[in-house]
Amino acid sequence: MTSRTLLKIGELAAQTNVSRDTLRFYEKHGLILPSKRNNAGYRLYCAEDVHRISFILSAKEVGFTLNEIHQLLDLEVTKEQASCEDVKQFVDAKIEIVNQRLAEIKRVKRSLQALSDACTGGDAPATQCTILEALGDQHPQD
Amino acid sequence: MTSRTLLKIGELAAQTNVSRDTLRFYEKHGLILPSKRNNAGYRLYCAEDVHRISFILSAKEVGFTLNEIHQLLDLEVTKEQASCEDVKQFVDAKIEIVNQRLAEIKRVKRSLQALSDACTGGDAPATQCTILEALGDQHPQD
DNA sequence: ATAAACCTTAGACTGTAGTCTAAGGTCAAG
DNA sequence: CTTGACCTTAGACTACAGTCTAAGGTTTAT
Repeated sequence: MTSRTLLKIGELAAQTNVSRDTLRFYEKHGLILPSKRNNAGYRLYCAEDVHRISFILSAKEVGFTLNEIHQLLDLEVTKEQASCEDVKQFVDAKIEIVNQRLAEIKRVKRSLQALSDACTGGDAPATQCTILEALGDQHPQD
Repeated sequence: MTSRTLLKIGELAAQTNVSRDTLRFYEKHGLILPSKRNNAGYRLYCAEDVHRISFILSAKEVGFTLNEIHQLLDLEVTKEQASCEDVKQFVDAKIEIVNQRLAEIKRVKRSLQALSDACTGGDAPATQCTILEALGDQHPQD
């Protein structure tokens, strides 16, 4: 066993829960590159690629586009090559976005929660079961 | 002034920062319906529609599709008509999704933060400026 | 009364993120 | 030595969420 656990595309797909097609699609868009190919041309991925895909999925849920994720992942290329200031600025801007997203998601969660709470009564027909009304109690400072 | 501040589409667009086209698009998909039309066929919106659009935008940022948002907004239709249990179950399921999204976004934020912190040094060429390495310190319990 | 700024519709077009198909090569098991 | 499960490519197709265009009607200001 000379190759320490290189994964074929189907195996990486199984471990990350994305389709083979999607992995090829990500490759086409520069998000991931298999470590090597075997003689038959099969893609061979290393174990860390599982984390790479996992990061892509997380970042996607945050609302970053594949293009933005590409940039984030590409920061590793800049490594040892330029001062870190550019990287830091870029990343800090992304953190800003994440913080905004976080605030927004909390806002929606609170209004969903208010709606759910208003419904706690059980089988009584609630008089004000709407998100907008729940939200109304809830966005005093715009 | 008989109509208490009814908004034409361009006015609603200006107040909510979405385009007229998008407002018509949302209408076509059942997300919003103008209170009435004037003689010329112009859409006339009421003041609360600003909040409706604002909710749609928030929910979109959370990652809900327009279809899901439609369902959330439609919960008001169910009002006074059935026991609130169905509504509550539906909303609680959405809250579950929001919580997951929240966890995911925090995870990404932590790794971006770790990356930014690693870059704090200034102009020194950082030795490990990659998200994946930052993430590596960071997802011990998968 | 006419120009600019607004509104209407239907339908074509765009970008993002896949997903599927066709036509074929590879590998392990029986 | 063939069957089935895997892999390859290129390219067509899809869903979602707009965005834009064309052709025309309305309103407001001069």
